[in-house]
Amino acid sequence: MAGPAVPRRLDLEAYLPYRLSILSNTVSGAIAAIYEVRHGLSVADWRLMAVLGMDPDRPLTQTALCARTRMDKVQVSRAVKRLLDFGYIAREVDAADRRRAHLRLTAGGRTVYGEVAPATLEWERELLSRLTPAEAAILDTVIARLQQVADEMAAGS
Amino acid sequence: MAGPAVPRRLDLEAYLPYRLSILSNTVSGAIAAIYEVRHGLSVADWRLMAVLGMDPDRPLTQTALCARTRMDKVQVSRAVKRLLDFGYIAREVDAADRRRAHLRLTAGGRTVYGEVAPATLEWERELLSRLTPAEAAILDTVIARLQQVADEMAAGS
DNA sequence: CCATATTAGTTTCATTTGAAACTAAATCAA
DNA sequence: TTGATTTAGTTTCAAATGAAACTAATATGG
Repeated sequence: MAGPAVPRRLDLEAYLPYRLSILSNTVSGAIAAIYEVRHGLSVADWRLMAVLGMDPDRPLTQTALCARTRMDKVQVSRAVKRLLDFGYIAREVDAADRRRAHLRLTAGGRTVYGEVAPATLEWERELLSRLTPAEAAILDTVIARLQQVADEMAAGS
Repeated sequence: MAGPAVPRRLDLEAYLPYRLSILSNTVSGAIAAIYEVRHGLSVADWRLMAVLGMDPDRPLTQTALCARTRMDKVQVSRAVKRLLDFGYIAREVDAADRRRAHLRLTAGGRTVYGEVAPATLEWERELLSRLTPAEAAILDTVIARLQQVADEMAAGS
């Protein structure tokens, strides 16, 4: 079987990068509504909480959060400030290296995490459940593969 | 066959909305480099040119451009202003309804379009060519389906 | 007609963003 | 040591953004 036809003309509706962008925005927007409205969290705020909540006993530095979320250090710095103000995270300066600080969810932060994380997972589950099994099965592979190839090409390979 | 396992814990690396966001940003960034560096165009600028270039003999109003690009009217207004300054588009006020203006690529705009559009299509072609035929064949279907489902869910169905 | 509502597009203004400069602490090299 | 470099994170400042107010033109209802 031949793959999808490779277009000669640029038709935005059929153009993969454009479609990915629309899809990503639709999905992110729907999920952001869950935590923005109910808890006043921005996308950046929630990303930090999601990472910190994954393993609540392992505090992370801002640099580690940058790596895990692919956010830059300015975004992370600002989100940390907001989350500290909300009282959702706590900061403890590293004794051995006083430039660093370890961040963890507070009890209040864990409560919010415990409300938001299941709701976002449920949204994802619902989305995937509406694909056919064949579609759902290949989705994971194709996204991983596209990301790998896009990374290579972006790096200039 | 069972679909991919539905996770119980929120692992950002495995979470579909997050992966879509990273992938979309990687792809858009790589392609934006083509027209940003070489022609000084923003993503918004290029989107308008892409739509106007699809059918160069059919001029469009800003409202039509909003619909076609999913950009809002403020973004479009600003991109139009930049493209007029660059001389890449021309504006002709509608004789029957003087609120409207019809926008089309100028000769200069068509030249730029003629350089950028093939480069972006080539990038897409190269990306798709690195998928297996089976992956490429199903990609189109799955993205369309996800978009459809996400739209339904975002609308609250 | 004339008053009101709608539509096309722009401007304003407050907020968000990001790059670059900056501070403070730790490390490295001579 | 100590002077230069690197690293962690913050601040600054200019540009991008977006919601809401606005202008100008057309459409509509009585």
